[in-house]
Amino acid sequence: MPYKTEFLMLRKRIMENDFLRMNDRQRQAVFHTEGPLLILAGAGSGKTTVLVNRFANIVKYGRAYQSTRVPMLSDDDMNAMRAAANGTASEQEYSHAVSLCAVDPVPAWRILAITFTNKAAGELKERLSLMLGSEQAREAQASTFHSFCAQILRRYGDRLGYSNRFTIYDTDDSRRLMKQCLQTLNINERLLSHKAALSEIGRAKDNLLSPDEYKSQAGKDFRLQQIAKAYSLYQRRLMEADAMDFDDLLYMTVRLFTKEPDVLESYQNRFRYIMVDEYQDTNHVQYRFVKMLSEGWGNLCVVGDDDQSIYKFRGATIENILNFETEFNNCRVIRLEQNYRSTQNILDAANSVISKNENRKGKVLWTNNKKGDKIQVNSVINEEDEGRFIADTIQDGVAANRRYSDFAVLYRTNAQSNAIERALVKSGIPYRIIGGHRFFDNLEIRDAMAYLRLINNPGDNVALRRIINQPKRGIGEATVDKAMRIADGIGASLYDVILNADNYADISRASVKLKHFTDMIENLRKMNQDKNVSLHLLYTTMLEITGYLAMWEQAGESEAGRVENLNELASSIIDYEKNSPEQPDLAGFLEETALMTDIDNYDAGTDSTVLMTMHAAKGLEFPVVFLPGFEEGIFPGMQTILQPEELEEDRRLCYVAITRAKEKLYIIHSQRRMLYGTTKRNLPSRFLADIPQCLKDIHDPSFLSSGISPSQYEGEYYQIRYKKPDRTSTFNIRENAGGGISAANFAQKRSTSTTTASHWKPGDIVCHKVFGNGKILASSPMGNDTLLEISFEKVGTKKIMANYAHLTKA
DNA sequence: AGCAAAATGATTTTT
DNA sequence: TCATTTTGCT
Repeated sequence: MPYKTEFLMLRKRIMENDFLRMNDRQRQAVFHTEGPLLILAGAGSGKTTVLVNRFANIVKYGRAYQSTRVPMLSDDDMNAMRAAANGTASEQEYSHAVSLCAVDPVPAWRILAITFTNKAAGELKERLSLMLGSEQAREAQASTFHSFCAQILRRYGDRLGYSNRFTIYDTDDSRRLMKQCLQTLNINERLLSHKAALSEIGRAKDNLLSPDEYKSQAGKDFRLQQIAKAYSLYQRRLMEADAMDFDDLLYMTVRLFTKEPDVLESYQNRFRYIMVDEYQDTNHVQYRFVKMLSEGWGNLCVVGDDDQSIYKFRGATIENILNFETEFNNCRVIRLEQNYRSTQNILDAANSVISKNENRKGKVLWTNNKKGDKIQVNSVINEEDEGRFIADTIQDGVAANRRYSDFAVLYRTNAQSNAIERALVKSGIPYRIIGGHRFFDNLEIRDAMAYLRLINNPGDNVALRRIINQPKRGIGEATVDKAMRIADGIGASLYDVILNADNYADISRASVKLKHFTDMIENLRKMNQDKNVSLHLLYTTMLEITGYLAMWEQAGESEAGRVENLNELASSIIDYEKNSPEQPDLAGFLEETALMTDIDNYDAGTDSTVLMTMHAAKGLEFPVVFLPGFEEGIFPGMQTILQPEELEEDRRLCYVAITRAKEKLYIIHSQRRMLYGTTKRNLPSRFLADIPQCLKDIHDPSFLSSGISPSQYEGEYYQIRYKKPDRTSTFNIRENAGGGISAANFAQKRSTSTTTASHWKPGDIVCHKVFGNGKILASSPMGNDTLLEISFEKVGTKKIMANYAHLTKA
């Protein structure tokens, strides 16, 4: 045999031996390193294992498996190869053989692995460090979309007009800011809720539309025009506050890449291989981001499962994964369909449910595991009965040698947890609820964080407004609103305005109080500059001198938890100081917490049953799973029943839920259920009917769950049941009685105010509420508004936005 | 400015 | 039903 052929053969054998624990398909995915690759990884098919091994393969062997390149070889070399292939090599020989095999191996820092959660990124790093050693793993760029983008923007954000210490606004901050914007714009929340505005703006950012682009797309549609105005103001205020919201992190990064090709190029060059986890959950910007980055080397590997796409409501588009093959030429597709988790019966049930969906790639899971028990379907009388059934079953299981932690209860909505919790408490079953509200969402923690954010970035208006009167300092909303208007007028931050409150007639009445507040903050800011002051000292001092801690301490026994939480935050600051890889500072701490969630610290260690939503359970597995609330109107939910696309999403969610179970699955539906104060009677879920009879073991005193044909779920029966007019009509009455401005009225109001704005001309003498009389020197249109330069009699020349200054002709 | 009473409106939520 | 937000009043 010519040595070249033998070498190639030996190389394959050595590499394959190195990844023996995987099945054929998994190994194909590991070795296919060049070009675009789509891995369709079914539930429980060892996706993370593949990702980690693929990473290791690239570091160790590079593109060797797909290459026919052969190095110059001596006899000693060939002997080492043979020994390595036969498993008889010494350690030295083996590593020599590996180095002969490798073709362009790549250091870990040239590989990018993107996940959605910190938890997934952490897991990946952990498993990489087991495989490659901690040094290599530390270098690896394994991060979430958001943290990776934040990293890029901290470096190059100045090119978009942000500082390198910009603040990251979370959803709550965004909501507050949007509310303020709508108020400024005089947009009634009834006509455009802050929620609707934000979700529309989120969609705009997802489509890479700037406020101006959005505006020109809006055309004459009144509502869209309102949204365009809100978008442009919202974005302006974010920029003035040196802040970005979650969507901005991606949107701005893609804009940066477009605007500054050298930046894009440097990242393209760096990352020779890119892997994206949970690709079915990506949205449009994320797709663009990944596509741009991968255009350098073209080595993009995405892993996902179209059947587990359950985050459409957050902007995920299943099309990204469905169209991957057509978007990326010469794409290789590998399906991982062998499941290592569940029994055959559970998989069959999952397969039969998901097969009812139209919009999917198609995949059939199989397993070598045994058939196992049938799916147990239980009908109960009400939610109390449901809880009792779960509790009893867990106790029976524990009596038969199961652990509490073997059981999980997965529900559709958080509201369902109450009844179950009560039952578990009654039976003395230890349990934990995952999700719900997070530590960092607690009011007192958010307040404390707002103080820290303000110290870090005094331009952070949202933080400032949050705590300026917390504890009560006699600074009311009216004062803050006035100050905000002044700030808008002169293009300064709210903080700057109250810092010089004396200078503004409108708020001078409160100037002593405001001065007291800013003095406090200024002192804290000085402390923060001082390198000898540790972060936790800054924090505890802040709690002291602001009186924030004292406020809760005086609030009595019922608020003791808040004081505890504030102390807990101190320990997490100390934790950060201990573990921070760099010099710990305030900005670093805020960065870390902004992108952190504490669903991350679910540990399977303690022996308690877990309760969580089906969404939160994605990626987890449990020996025994309960799925309560399998009823029409709950799951699928009322809103989804009439929308085919939504229904498909709920069906995918059902698939995710079923495939969490390893051994035993209980599905429960209740005849009656108390929801939002009224008792409803719901039919069993159509998803139950999707599971073939032969897989079900039905425990049902009545006839209801024993196989209803899908046709019975459509039509009038439901119209009557769910569209009963009581609530709807009262809602209408309420709205009419509410005294809101009619759409026509509202339109008129707006248009008059905007037209007057443009009427101001240089030379006009005007009166400003704050600054008094003055003469307009110049006027220039800016966005939707007009920038006026006015020479005031009392305060000199100021630049003012016409729409926000309440000017009158003098 | 600050409080109590009344109204409102409710999936899911990786960042 | 229940938590949050707006309102109406002092």
